[in-house]
Amino acid sequence: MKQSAATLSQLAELAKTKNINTGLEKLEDHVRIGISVDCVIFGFDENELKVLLIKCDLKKYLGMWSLLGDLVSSVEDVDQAAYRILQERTGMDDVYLEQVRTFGQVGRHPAARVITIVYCSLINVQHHKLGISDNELNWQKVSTLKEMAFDHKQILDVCHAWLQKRIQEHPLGFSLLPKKFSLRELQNLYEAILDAKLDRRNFRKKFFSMDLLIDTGEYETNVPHRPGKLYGFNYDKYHKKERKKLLGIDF
Amino acid sequence: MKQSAATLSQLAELAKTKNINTGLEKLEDHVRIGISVDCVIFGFDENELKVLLIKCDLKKYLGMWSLLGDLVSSVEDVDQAAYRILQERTGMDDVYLEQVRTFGQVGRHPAARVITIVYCSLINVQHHKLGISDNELNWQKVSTLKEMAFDHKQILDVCHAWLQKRIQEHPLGFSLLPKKFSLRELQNLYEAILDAKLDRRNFRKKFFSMDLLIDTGEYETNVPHRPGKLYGFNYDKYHKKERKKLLGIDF
DNA sequence: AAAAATTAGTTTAAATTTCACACGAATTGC
DNA sequence: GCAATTCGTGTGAAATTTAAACTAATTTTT
Repeated sequence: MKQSAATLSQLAELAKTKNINTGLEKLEDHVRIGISVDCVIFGFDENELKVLLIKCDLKKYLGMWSLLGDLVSSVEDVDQAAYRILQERTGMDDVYLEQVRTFGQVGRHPAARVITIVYCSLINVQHHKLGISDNELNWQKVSTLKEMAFDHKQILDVCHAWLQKRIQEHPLGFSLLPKKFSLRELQNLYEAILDAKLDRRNFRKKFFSMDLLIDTGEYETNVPHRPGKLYGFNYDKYHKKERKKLLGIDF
Repeated sequence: MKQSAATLSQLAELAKTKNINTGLEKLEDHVRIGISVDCVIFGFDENELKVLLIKCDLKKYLGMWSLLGDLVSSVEDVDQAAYRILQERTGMDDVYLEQVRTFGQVGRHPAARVITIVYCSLINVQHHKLGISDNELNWQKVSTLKEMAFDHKQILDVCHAWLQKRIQEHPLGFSLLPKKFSLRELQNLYEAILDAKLDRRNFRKKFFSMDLLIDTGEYETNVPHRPGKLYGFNYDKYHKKERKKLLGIDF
């Protein structure tokens, strides 16, 4: 499971040494491209946006943080490969996952030509803690990450920007929170992702007017101040709501 | 140049019969994935949104319309491959091109496992006419296209939706128009892409307020009505304009 | 038990943006 | 010169966004 990087190196060396000869130039050439999937798995903890990473064991990037990825098998859909990685690494099912972009520069992997298809996932960190615990896996703060293996920092930046935009158009944020959450938590989440302060009253009004929150009747406990109401997210209502928006030409 | 589909079939058959044996299960498996790039090239002509297509010569989809694509070579960036296809097919340089999504379902190509990375391009149809003329190549109306080869209709739909959204956030439309254009033409373009009527005065106000149009001082000629002013697009200004927009949470 | 600190939650007013809408001017074709 | 067509412009109503002041609930401190 943790082999993906190693396998990739093997793959590259093998391809070089064996020099697979098929008699068909194009095939030989073509065959040397590896396809992988990388997952940028976001979480939200301690009021910070985090991303699930693993230490790289490839010499060149030894010890640096790397996204979770693997090669795509010839008999699995790319979407499925992404989902497989997500499940293997988090032990979680039924999570948000969406393709973001493919990175295909020639030199991006030092050992072989590898094109990678990148997915973003948003998960609830608490649920993950109950799942598999692998001490190579780690949640890292997005805001302070500097260097990463391969082109993974660039990929992370693209995904973060993607998330910032996406979360303002679709209520994805709920995937990052517990089933029941206070409005304060929701706002903290938005502020962490967008890296900006939002007005509490307007934020509140906005979300109530969307009518996607379910009042659970419960309240926060063990908070050193007036407890806020806990809400759930109305997935049904959201899915039924067609996107009727139109025509806001808006550069 | 037109060989891509045929080569792909050959590739598949060869891979099956030769059963390349490397001694490494994963490599053997992996080797069977082909990588292609497909370009959805949009144009605007006769007040209709069009897309540049080619007749498919693969048995299964014989005569059906297909996007322009080719295999990615192991020594070229994916972005470069897309650009190469665009140049080979249109003879044009310096055109708008952007990656949209990767399609990686197992059964999407009948002859082999092929993952395709899809790009959108917007070009000026007039310029293209002056370039290469290939009578297999054809501009087709996006609005009336029904069936296409492979999963290309699905891909086109995704790209059309992508364009509709993108054009409301960024002034891409100008790539589809001549260097000098009237506001009427610009509005017709938006209406064609969005498939909606827009208010002329508000449209006009919107674009002037963005301050991205250059008044050329020239006017339309040979129109059977009062001629409109011709404008150019201020690319410099657009590129300098950072996207300062923020915080319109807006599902 | 009273005071201080902290956050929840509500209402209102101002500023801005969006949207619908009508009429005189320029040109061509007849 | 008259009909047909499109160009070009301004205004007010409605909706949305933004900013802001106050009360309420709870915990901690004194």
